[in-house]
Amino acid sequence: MPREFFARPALQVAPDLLGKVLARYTGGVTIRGRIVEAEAYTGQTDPGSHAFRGCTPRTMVMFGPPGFLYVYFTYGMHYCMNVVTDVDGVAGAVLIRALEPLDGMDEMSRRRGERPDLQLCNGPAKLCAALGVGRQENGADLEGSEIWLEDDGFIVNQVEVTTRVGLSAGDDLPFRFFIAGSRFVSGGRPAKATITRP
DNA sequence: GACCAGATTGTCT
DNA sequence: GACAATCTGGTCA
Repeated sequence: MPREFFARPALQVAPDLLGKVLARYTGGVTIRGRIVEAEAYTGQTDPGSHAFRGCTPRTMVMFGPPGFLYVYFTYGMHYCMNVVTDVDGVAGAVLIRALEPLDGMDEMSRRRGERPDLQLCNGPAKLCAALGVGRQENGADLEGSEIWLEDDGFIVNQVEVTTRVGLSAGDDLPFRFFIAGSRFVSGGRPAKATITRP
């Protein structure tokens, strides 16, 4: 995926990311999963974004150029990964919330513990654990690193839009996107009603 | 299936 | 010192 793809507002990138393939080379194996769920965080104007209160050491990556990874640690034990969007200086990001496993399920199971494919990557912290993504990957470039995105031509028929999951502010904004009918989406429920669009 | 408590530490006030 | 873009395992239907 070219860097220009990410050099757009998070609200445009998030739905476009659905159906794309996230790949990760680790432990001598390439792991792949199709993105089935994502949330947009629009930066300094978004009360739900870590970047809302400005640029800090933690949020610095989001203010940088697009096509990089923002990985944060939360609840004392979980990592979640975002793709940085928008141009340099604007703090947009898209949280990858769920994957449909395609390759390397053995490796995922080894990291996550034995469980059905449906439950390997159906949550932001789960997929980071499955791919072995942690603090070290914060700031990684999606171009020329061991994590990258592929477009295999998969066509997404219908996207559903809802409010975001787990927020205490900005939970009224319809910024969560997922592939309609996918059984691999996370169990987390949105704050309010769902909105569907063709 | 729905609801709830507990884990555990980095980050910012 | 409060709280977090979460997950898991428990209880009660």
